[in-house]
Amino acid sequence: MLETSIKEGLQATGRRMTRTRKAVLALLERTHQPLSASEIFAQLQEEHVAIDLVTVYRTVNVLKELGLVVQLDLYQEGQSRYELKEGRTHHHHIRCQVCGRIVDLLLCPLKKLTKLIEKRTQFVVGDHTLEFTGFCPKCQ
Amino acid sequence: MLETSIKEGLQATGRRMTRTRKAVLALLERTHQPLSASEIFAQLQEEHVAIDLVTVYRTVNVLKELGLVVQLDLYQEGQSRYELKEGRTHHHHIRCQVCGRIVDLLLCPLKKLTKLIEKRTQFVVGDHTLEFTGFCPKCQ
DNA sequence: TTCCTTGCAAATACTTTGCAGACTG
DNA sequence: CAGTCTGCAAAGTATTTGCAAGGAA
Repeated sequence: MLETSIKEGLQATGRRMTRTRKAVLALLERTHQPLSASEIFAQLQEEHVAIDLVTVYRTVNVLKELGLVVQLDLYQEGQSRYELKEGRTHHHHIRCQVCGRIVDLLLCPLKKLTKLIEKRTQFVVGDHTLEFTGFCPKCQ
Repeated sequence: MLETSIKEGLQATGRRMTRTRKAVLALLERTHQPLSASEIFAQLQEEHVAIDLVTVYRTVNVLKELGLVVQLDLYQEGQSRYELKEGRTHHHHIRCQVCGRIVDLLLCPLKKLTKLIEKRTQFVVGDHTLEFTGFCPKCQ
């Protein structure tokens, strides 16, 4: 399962597997929406897992450093969201501007574009954001 | 010139053309980088234009409402930037993660993709962000 | 038993709001 | 002169940092 391999990743960088890290990982694993720090906090509270918001932030940052989690900034939301990688391929999202539901777009059309940009700008292209807003079927 | 037509837009919505609005518009007009609120504030300070940071925020929001300015959230920068539309077509940006220089990418590859997304997700697609990071020629 | 991790408090960064006085039309 | 706009102060939200106590290996 996921936890064991992650434990190794943590230990390889001098870190430890803890109660709170397990809880955040398990939540991200069973949730199908990218979650914000405050949503992770609220959800764990509800499940009576004692954890501080600060610890949530520290945890997602560690998981991001280990390459286990992706930090997303959706369209003008004003907060970051976090999503487990766990073998999933790079993809993007669309968020309903009424109900907030987030749907994965299982595609990324930017491989060719990257080369074009490098040719035109002489930049070495690193990462990118591509996020959509719109109205979901229920909210149209 | 720009100022006259904007004055009409302001008046049409019961607003007025003021000293500070002129200053912000003029700055955006002559600057070729998208600017953050604090950069607009700092630049105007330097030019001895008396203006408050709060007024900068209010001004860019008014200009955004009038459709004269676009609000950008570049790749994980933690602040918004503002750019004059002024007849320019929709486009995206790449930002150097070393020196912060921002270059316009005069393209948007998403017309076709939008239709595909609508078909697949049943969303009505609205707006999107697409922003890149990388290393500019000088910082490689 | 080492030293990493957590919780709590406080700080920081960005942005918005309230209100009285200043200014535009 | 009416009603909008500005500056200042304060509040709001997201996130980070400092430090002493708690916990994993």
